[in-house]
Amino acid sequence: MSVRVRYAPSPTGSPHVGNIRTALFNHLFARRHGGVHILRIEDTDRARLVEGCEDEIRESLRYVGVEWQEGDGVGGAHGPYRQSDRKEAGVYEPVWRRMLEEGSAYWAFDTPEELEEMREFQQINKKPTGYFGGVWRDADPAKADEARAAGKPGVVRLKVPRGETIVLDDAIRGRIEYDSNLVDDPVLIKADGMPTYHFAAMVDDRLMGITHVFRGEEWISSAPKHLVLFRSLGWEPPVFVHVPVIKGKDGAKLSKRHGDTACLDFRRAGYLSGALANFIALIGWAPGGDREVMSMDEMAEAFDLKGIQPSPGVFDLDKLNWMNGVYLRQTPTESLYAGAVDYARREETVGYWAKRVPGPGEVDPHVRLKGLRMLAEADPGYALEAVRLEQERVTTLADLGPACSFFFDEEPEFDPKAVEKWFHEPHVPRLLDHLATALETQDQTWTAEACESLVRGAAEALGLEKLGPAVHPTRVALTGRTVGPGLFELMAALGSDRMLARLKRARGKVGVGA
RNA sequence: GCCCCGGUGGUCUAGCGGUUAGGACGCCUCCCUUUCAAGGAGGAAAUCGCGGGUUCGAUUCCCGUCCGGGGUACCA
Repeated sequence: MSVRVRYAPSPTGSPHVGNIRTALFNHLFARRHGGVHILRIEDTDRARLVEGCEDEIRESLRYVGVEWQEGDGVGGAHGPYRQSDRKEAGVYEPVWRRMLEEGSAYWAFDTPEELEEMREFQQINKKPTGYFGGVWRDADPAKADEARAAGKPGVVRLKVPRGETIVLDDAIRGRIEYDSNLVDDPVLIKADGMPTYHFAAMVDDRLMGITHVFRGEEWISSAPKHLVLFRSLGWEPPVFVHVPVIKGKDGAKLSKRHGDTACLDFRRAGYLSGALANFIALIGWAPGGDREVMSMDEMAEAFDLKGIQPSPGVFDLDKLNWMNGVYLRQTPTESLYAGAVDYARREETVGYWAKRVPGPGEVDPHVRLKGLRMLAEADPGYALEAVRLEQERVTTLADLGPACSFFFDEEPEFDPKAVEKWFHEPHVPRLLDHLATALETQDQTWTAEACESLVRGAAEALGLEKLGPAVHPTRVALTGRTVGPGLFELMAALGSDRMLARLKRARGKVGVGA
């Protein structure tokens, strides 16, 4: 039997990385077994619907490279793939009607107030809370008919058998037993006629031929309800794979207060698709051995349920940063440049940084955006060189902005500390003059090699024992800072005109001749 | 309260009865070097939550316990 899995988000917000990791697992598992991955939208809760977030779901999936061969947006033989549409198409009604007839489900007409009262009573008496029958579970069918005829709002509930042990064979945790006396009768069909998750998801999984259900571990406690439902209908349940949750640094489940958690936030922050996918796959899954940096192909080949962790994992941003750096350095410079330009031009990028509150020691978001904008607008040949030189020094696409800005800003700001440190040396005016004169008088292509001999020659002419005193002030004069790419490469990229202009500007800063 | 799941350095993890408990991130030191990165070499960091068993031998198996998390909805 070939593998069919599904990612079934409910459109109540932009999916966060934990959700998307579940989608990734689905994708990896389907690929590993040559199966089909389906995208199904579970929008049965009309109250929590968030407009437009179905797009964000698809965008998030595309961003991390999760593919689906069937379902929302692509169609397939088991459609429709949105539960509200399925409800309209009448796929659920025959199923629950049949359950009603067979006695595995029943109508209940308790009011919300009555249910609330019941729960309070259970709490006070230290009984398990939940609906274990009330007056309706075993009521005379005529009584239910009567209530319906009277137009009372009612729900359909699953009749969970009592006095049994329900056994779940979880794919990563093994056997889990439940006492059916502690499993309450879940609502299958709400008073508004919409099915609940407990009903719709199971029916759809069955109808769509799903073989393995990947879902968060928060579902473990309702699994017995699902098992009972399948059994009531005479259906073979799928294999349940309850994956661990992803937590924030403080140990609590990942949420807004941990900073960026929506999958798309990471795209906005400049993380590379492959790096994020690789990183989140490794929270809760390990291929065994020491493997870490892996392409999607490699992960798909290695993916195995045995490697999934039963315990929750913490999202470690430091490690993501490291991995992003690895991917970024691996990217061919041409692609990286193209990616950076695309990134810089995205509206979401601007929106993201504009709203950003910088942490301590973090580059001012507006400076970052300015650098990004300059990079995108600069001459491609020149910008490519800038990216080439900064590629191994940055961790995200966003970092490329501030890192490269001195290439494009013809009057880069002087870092006060850099000036303090290097512009007060007595030899500096002569050094800058020497370089400027050479650039003005020698008509040649200033390759990195040529620049190196220029600087070395200057150091020698000034009687400097070491290269540092020549290199550092020159760097400050040219870039305004103390850090950056190798000086000679940087000079070659800048070209003589820029160098000359900057040398002169810096000359003014260090005072009049020596 | 009741039910369920989990527990290897700070973090992600390897391990699947016998290992000096391995790797990665982060941290520290050194090397490289014109700076910063990157890279290379080292280092600190885990009584495998704790207590009992089983066993010649337990991180690995069993029980208890503590701590953390989840569920306890006409939300998913």
